[in-house]
Amino acid sequence: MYVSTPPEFGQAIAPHARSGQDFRRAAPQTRSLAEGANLFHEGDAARSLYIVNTGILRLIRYQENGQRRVLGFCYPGDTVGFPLDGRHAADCEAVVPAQVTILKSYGLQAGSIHPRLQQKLLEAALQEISSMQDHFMTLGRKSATQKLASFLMRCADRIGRPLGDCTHFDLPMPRRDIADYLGLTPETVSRTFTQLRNMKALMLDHIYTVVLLDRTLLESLAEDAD
Amino acid sequence: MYVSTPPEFGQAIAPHARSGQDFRRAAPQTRSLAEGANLFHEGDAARSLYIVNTGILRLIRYQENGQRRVLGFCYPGDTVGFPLDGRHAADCEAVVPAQVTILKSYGLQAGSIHPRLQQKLLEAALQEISSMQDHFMTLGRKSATQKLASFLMRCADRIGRPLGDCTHFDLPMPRRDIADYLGLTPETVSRTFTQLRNMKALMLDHIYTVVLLDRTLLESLAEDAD
DNA sequence: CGCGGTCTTGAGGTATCTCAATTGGAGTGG
DNA sequence: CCACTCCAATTGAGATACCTCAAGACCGCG
Repeated sequence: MYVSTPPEFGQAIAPHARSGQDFRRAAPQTRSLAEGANLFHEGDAARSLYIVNTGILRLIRYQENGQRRVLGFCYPGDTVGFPLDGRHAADCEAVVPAQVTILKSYGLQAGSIHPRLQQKLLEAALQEISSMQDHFMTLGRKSATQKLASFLMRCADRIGRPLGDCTHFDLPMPRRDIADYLGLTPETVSRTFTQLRNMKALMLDHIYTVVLLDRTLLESLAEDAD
Repeated sequence: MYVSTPPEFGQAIAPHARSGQDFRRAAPQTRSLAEGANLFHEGDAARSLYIVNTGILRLIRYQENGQRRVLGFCYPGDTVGFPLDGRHAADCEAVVPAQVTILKSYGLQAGSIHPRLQQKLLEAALQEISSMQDHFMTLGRKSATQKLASFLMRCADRIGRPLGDCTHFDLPMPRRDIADYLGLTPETVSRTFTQLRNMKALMLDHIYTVVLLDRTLLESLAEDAD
């Protein structure tokens, strides 16, 4: 149960331990990532958590046979890097240039971090669990149309911005990412986009910008069994 | 899900606990559930967390169109009831008669709970996240055989017990539960069981007991792309 | 022994995958 | 500014795995 304290441990928590100040006071460390750059790899020792400031990240895991899974996309405000047994359980890459705030969290396992920070982590973890549960609903027995419609609705709720009567948002990840996220092939994703376009549910601008034209239609597509 | 909070939960934190504040001292409240009984509903205010002592629980969510999803099965040692915004995000039912320990966690959101408990919750939540990520790997683009084989391997690792050279375990949930968990139909689950039986990967005893005969074969089935 | 439910098995339809060709857009160099 | 290249997205055609619907088998139980 006890984890031997690594040498860096003391330094890492020193600011909090000594001053007893709110961890947010500590000068925040940040890191910038170019498109496609890697924040951490699966199996890396997890010494930090990260909060996305700008850009979009993706969490990826590979199967033994090389198949790729996108576990999720991380938008500004999201927390990434939750460890399991002190290690990262997935790769994390920048979909577009991104910047993250680094939260040193040495000793997460040992329970010696600042309670306030711990509280934040717990809340973020609970949020993450809930969000993953939502995703389960999307992944299970659903048609490609339902999956993509659900995904787009969630995007709209999360990052959508008004454009006249409509909502629009960027979807800067390649089709393969969306496919690997929804459990489909890129071809099927593409076909489904075309289908949604044909039924006037949405418009595509430069393929990476989505304009939702008929939210009601999309909603019914996301829910209906056929 | 396969969250491995140890059953000796209270003891685990004992070394750190200093005073009579130790929540373990409070007579642990438990609750017994008959088969099919409900522990909590989606949307209920989440005033407690639960640790499974005996039996098996299932977490369930329904879609707007009535489709059912099994988000996970909870075995002894697992923690259930993680709230989102103070509410439960899924229904929880007993697959077989079960008993749970109730952890009063009022004020989880407010951070007013015992730090050690909070630490434990965080660890349990991290386990949960990791376990859900594993499940994502199973749900995505995989054949029915791969899904069921993966599921059975995870069951074997978690609850399997030796039987001669083999491993066996109970799988007391109806086929529909497994289907709703893996994103398949009960018919396909049944057919896939038959298939695995025919290729001598496993035996079924009373349909609710599984005997793994050829672990290697199952492993390759779980991983291979075809 | 008959009833009700679940599990299994069967036959056919269909949505998605696979493989392959075409289009389209961004970046480069003439 | 235009051609060229390269890679991703789209579209097409055929194969197939899974779903749907339906019938039959297998319990557990009154």
